[in-house]
Amino acid sequence: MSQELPKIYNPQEVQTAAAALWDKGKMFHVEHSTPEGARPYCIVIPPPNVTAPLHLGHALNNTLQDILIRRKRMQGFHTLWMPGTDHAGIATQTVVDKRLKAEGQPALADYKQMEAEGKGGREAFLAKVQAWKDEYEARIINQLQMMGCSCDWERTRFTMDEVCGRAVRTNFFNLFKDGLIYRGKRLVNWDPATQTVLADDEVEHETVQGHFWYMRYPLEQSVTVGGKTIEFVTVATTRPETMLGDTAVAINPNDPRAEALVGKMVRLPIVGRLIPIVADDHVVLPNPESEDEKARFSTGFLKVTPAHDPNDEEIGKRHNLPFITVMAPDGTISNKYDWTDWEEIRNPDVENVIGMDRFEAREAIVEWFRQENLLEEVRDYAHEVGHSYRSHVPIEYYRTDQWYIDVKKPIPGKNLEARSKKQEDINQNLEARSQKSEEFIPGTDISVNSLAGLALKPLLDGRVKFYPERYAKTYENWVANLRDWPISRQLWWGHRIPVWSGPVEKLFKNDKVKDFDKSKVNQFTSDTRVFTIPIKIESVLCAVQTRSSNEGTFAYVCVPEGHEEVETILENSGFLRDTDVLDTWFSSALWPFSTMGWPEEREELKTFYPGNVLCTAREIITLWVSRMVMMGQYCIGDIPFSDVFIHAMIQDGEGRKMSKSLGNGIDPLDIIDSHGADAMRFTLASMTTETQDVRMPVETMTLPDGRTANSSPKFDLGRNFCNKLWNASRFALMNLEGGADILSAQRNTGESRAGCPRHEDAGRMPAIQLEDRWILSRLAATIKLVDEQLDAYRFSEPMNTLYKFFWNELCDWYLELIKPRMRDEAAKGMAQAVLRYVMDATLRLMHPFMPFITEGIYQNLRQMKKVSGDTERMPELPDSEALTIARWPKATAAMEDSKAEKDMSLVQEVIRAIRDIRTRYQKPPRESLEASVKAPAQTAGVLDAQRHIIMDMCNLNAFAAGEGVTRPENAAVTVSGEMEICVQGVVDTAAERERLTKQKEQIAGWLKATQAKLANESFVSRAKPEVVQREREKLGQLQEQLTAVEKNLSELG
RNA sequence: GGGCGAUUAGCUCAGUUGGCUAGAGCGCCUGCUCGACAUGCAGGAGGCCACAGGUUCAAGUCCUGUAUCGCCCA
Repeated sequence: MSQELPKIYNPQEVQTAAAALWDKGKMFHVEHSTPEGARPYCIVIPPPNVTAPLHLGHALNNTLQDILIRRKRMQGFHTLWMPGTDHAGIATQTVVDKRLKAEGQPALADYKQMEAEGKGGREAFLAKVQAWKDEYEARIINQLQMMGCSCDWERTRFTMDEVCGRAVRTNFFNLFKDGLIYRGKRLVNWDPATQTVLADDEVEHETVQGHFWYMRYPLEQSVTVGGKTIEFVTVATTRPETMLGDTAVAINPNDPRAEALVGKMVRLPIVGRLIPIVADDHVVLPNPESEDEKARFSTGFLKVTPAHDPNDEEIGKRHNLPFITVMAPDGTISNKYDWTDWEEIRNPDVENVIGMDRFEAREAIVEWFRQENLLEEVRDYAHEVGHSYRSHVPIEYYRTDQWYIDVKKPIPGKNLEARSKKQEDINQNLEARSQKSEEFIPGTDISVNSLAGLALKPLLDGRVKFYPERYAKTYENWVANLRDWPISRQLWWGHRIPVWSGPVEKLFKNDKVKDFDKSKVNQFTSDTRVFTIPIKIESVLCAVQTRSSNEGTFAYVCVPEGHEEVETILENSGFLRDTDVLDTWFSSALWPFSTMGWPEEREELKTFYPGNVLCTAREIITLWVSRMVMMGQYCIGDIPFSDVFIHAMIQDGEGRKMSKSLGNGIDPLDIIDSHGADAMRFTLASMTTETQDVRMPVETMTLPDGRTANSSPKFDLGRNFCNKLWNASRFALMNLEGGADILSAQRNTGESRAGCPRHEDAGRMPAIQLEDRWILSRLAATIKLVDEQLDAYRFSEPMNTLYKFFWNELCDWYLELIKPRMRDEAAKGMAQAVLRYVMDATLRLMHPFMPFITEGIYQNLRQMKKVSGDTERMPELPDSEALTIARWPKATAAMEDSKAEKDMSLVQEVIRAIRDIRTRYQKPPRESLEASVKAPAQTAGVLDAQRHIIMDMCNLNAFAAGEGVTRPENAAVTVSGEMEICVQGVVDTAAERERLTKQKEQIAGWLKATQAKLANESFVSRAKPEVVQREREKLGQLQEQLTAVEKNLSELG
């Protein structure tokens, strides 16, 4: 193998080679059980949706996880990063439907038609989605690998695969059996575009510029209030089309008109329905002067549409009003869904709007009111409207039957562990439930033993910690205000609900059904709650809930996983399986353990559950984090992770979300093509501070293959760093034993540098030098910092630490300082030993952040002969076949050397001062100069010992340091600390005077401030003693400096 | 309406529990092609820390209020 690195850093080559090495050695794979002495460390990936390829936010998310994982692996933990993808029900179904439409192929609507005709449309459509999933899953896994993610690929899961499916079905059954799942008819958030229910947190609130329409509803009989005759009441609404379903008009009981009007009837326009005026506190009293916008816009009368508005639903319940649904699931006006009085009221006007889309109907109805002179006013009104987070259309409030999880009900049976182990005896279960837990979490209405309680308690106990801490509040607030969670979705892509329903009599009559306690059958008409009844079908324990209606009592039978024979029995007796699927989050909630085979008690589950950290974005805290904690506790009896790290959201340069529609998204693969994966990771990690948004200015770039794509100048930071790392490593490799020693071959032929220490005995290791001790000490400090910072999930800080150490210390100083030694065969031994050691340790420290390039370099470095220069200062770093499984470096006390750091900073100060003077007086770098330093004996001694360095770094032909050094004629001088640094042969007196005067003023300013501070009695008495002491020392130094500057100034004449 | 956050150099951002003269990268200015690197080297300029009060010996940092912007929740 050639030891010289290619001159040009080629990320693609390095990435391919490193990935092949890791893959060949299966280095990311771990066995189920933990080896002796190792502790497990586990992260479960937030599964990306198979809807689309990964974007930059994913790149950030997964880079951070990989950093954590790779470091722990190097630290010797038994480390698992579990990968996988999420089926993302509504999102994926929508996207596939769109693609089919765009391609002119039969789309969802056509398949629904097929299904209705009994032609297997559901299966045919699901095949299309499955094909999409296969394609995108492969793309996503590939993207993760391209980014360098060190997941255990053999364990890759999918939320709808067999293993995860078993977990979903088991959990559904358990919840159902425990009476925590029920069927209820409620007003839900309805997405008319995708035609499914949405949970509260799937609804996005957006401000919409809309209107308030003021519509007159004539009174059946006019009323006189305070001498005025009232013929009609005026209601204001933002959604006029819902008036078709109005079943009352409400007025606040404190309204002066209430007494005369409550109980009177109104003739609803268009529809002709006779509806009452009711008194309800919810109605806002009108007040044109009010601060409250609602009062300003209010007429005092509120139209009440119980079936289409959540507030009206409450009013409807309070006043026992009819619920009239006037829309179809697609948002068109329809008389086919619970329009209960249709036959009584039907007339040409109302028939006219049937079939119209809701927005079309809105216009038609407003126009009707205008024609009839019943439209009093239209006012502009900006208000928040809920939109579907998938289809982005405004949601409707719609009354449907859905499955819910009861999140606040105390869970029967306290022994949560038992639940996951085997099916309990349900009778015992019922008994346990009757002993209701009265224990509430303080300050809430949440039972400790409810699902919400299970989610909240670990946070309050400190078992779950958020980083940054402030996000705990988001979580807490959300859980505390949690409402029952609707889990059914009117979709096809997802886990189909394992419930079969049919008339309860059919169960009674079926001789395969045993142990059915008929007395528990529910007479309720809106919910299936009350009792979950255990039954046996062919000796398989099932659970039944029932609900009554006009048409009789229906039974809902939940069948546990793995009993198709029972499903067949039910279907043969006329029971139908629920056509809906479960909310995606229902399966995502189980992800931390469904991936590990739960409910099976697998070895991996024992080893890796609970995991250590969840790494995600803040929009997911409510949707997902809380539900994982909830279900982890419910199913296994333990939290799924102890730490939650929430990272920033990436926005474009203007602070907008990156999105396809804005065209401001950045594709991680484009960045990997243009800058390399390591550069991308470096930039992303260095942007990760505790802030909640990061901005990334987007620019168009041309890729190597000629395509144009979005990029950001921010990635140049990472690319430049990689380039620097590559080239510094080239330098190191060229100069190490066994390397292509080009420098010494050419240079070591004759001249020896002035002042460079010679080492007579070539056979022995030359003595360690100041710069060696210094860089090792700096390395120790760097290791300590990186460890501290990463332990606290502060990702940008170690990047900064490593950047500074590597570029500003190792490259800018150490490499430059050892160049002369490398040209000297006799002197180079120690420099080589130290250089190799520091490079090795640095690569290890950088590896979690930039895995490919460090691995590529390490594979070359490990070919270099190892020399033990100083075993105390350089504790062994064992060789490894790959950096990815190499040991993480440790800082030892012997590496630390504060004397070396102090001395080195003196040397650096002198070098900087001389360079500064050289530049100011425009002396070209080639021109050799003479310099001297006046300093106290000890300092001068240090400088004198390092004169070879100073002369080399500043291109000097003479250098002297001492107590008695005087400023030579025509010398420029800089006062720095206790040193006066002179460079000779600089003649511009005027410029020198100007410069010194400026310095004098500056020092005088600082001096004055310091004096003022120390003159302040309360500062001296109240500030911490060490602070005061520091100020005193500073005062002395400044005084000396001022004297020195003044003296030099006066000497200029 | 409630909550969270942001506001620091031309741009993008650091700045831990208050404590030396507020930092970095990019950009800008000056000079450098000597065998690691011009994706580089050496040096430099550039800041009323959004605004107004307060606490303190001491405030970019803590408190109150205002303004602008963003996000989350109802």
